[in-house]
Amino acid sequence: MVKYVPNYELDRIFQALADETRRSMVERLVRGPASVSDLARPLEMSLPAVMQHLQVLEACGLVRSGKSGRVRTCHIQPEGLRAAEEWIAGRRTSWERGLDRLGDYLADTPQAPDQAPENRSTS
Amino acid sequence: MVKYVPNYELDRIFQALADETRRSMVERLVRGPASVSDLARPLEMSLPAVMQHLQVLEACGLVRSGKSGRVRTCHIQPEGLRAAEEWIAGRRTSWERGLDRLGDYLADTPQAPDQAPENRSTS
DNA sequence: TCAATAGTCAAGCAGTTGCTTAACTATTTC
DNA sequence: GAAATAGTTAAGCAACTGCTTGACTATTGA
Repeated sequence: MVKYVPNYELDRIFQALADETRRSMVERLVRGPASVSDLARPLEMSLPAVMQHLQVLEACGLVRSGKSGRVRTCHIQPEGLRAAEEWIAGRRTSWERGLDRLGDYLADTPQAPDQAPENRSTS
Repeated sequence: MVKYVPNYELDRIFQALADETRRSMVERLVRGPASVSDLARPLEMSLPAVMQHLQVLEACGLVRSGKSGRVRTCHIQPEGLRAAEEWIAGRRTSWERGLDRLGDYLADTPQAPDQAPENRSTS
């Protein structure tokens, strides 16, 4: 059947994006490079904490940084974002194809014998 | 009422997607509804563990389920996927706009005093 | 009615995460 | 060369995760 190649990279990317602080750092870096202090300024936490978030972002390839003098400059690395986006888009299109097939099936069938489970409040 | 999706919702969605087991459950459900046992069959873990993953997926709205008789049937709920996809796409386009601006700047400027900082080799 | 099936609940445990503080190194700037 | 700036390292800690096992309920089929 389907061979699951565990994608640790996706694990790390989604994990990195699962934190509001790190997402805000990505939002900042998407507008242009920034130093660690730049990234830390709007955040209400210690500099080491910011460094640790930065390390998470670097470990999954979302961000790169380099040091010049005493300043470390960080910039975004969009490939990781694209990988995550593509995984989601792939699932969504897969789901939409399923809807198409269901539509075809319903169009070709007098009645739908398929029964939805317990009632759920469609909000 | 207000159709406001707070950011901690994104936290939970990305957190849910940060696990290979849960992503494989999403991949399965994207092809059509499945029972808890269906979801558990290809996974090498106990049924309670699968239930806990399912609860994570339901808590962030990626999956819905309902019970009919003794069978709980799960199906995907694509809005959450779309929210995550849109967050990423928004950042990516923001980054691309930045590239455009950089391109304009470079086109309007005699020489580019760009200084690429040293790259740190993360081991 | 009895046993198999499908799922659920609760406790517990090892490993991870997100933060802190304290102490430290390296680079400017005065 | 002393002080300010920018970042780094390490240790520690509470909360959270992902999993387990054991005991349990509810439904179905013979």
